Amino acid sequence: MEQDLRTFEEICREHGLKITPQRTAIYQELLKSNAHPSAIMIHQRIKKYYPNVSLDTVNRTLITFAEIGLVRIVEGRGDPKRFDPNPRPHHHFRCIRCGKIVDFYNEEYDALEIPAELKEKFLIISKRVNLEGICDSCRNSR
Amino acid sequence: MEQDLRTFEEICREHGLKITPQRTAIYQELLKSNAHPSAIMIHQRIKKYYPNVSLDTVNRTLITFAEIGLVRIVEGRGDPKRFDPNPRPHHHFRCIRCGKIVDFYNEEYDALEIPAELKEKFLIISKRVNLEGICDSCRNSR
DNA sequence: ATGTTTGCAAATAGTTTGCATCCAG
DNA sequence: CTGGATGCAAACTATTTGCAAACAT
Repeated sequence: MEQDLRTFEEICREHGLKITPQRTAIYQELLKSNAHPSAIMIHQRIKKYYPNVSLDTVNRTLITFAEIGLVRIVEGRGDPKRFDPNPRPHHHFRCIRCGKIVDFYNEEYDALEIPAELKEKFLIISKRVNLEGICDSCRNSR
Repeated sequence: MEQDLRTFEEICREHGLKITPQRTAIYQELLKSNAHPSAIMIHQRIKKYYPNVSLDTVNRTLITFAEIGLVRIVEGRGDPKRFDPNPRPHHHFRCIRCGKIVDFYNEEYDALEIPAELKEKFLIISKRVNLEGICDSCRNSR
């Protein structure tokens, strides 16, 4: 944890970000939780001991953290829901710049085994490999 | 396409859903697009030839389709953003009932190769296996 | 000192809900 | 006929933006 915080300050400095009490608190709270919290959850926890941080700051800070690679956005992203009618087993590539999602097929991926400890604990309904990166048109246009 | 539409009607009937022009149009539009459209995109396309369908109907219909397994929600889900500070390579299990996301580690998954045709076309930045299903506590509580 | 960061308030975007009307079965 | 489906409007939730004040460097 100490280790993590030192690294945190280094990474901020590398990216020219100031170390503010809010940023430190938000990052610490994120490390403490293993539940992949949302901005609102983080905000509620911080308010208890630091009552005047605003939700906007939490939102902005988390997005800044994501931009410098300190954290990752894992679920939802506030963007609208998107729907996939393709019933064949398939996998996704998603462009982080334009949001495009491309289906692809791969037998090796389809054949992946579910780890035994997960199969015992959870009822697994679907399995999918998600790749992220920059798509061809975004690469060419900038 | 004809085939798909017949199957569509069968699946609706199996689940006791009425076949309405709106539902048919929404499903057809979804099949036509390979871009994993959002409710708003579908609504805009349908409006051109069927001006009085409401966005709410599109939203409700798509969610109904997802509930009966006809389509899948692939990105965002309108839920708040969630953040992951874990820098180690890892994978996710997500409970479709309570939304909990659990990290897990797996060397076989980490070692997966990116298919050559994708590596050529796109710049791949991250790779992750996403499992979905019902978690232990949700399984026990209902 | 100064330019970034913050907090507040207002605006925006997506989704959901209540309810009266409509229509598929 | 009748209950499920739809359209409209309003409510709600999450996020973003503009701006002045505060603060880290």
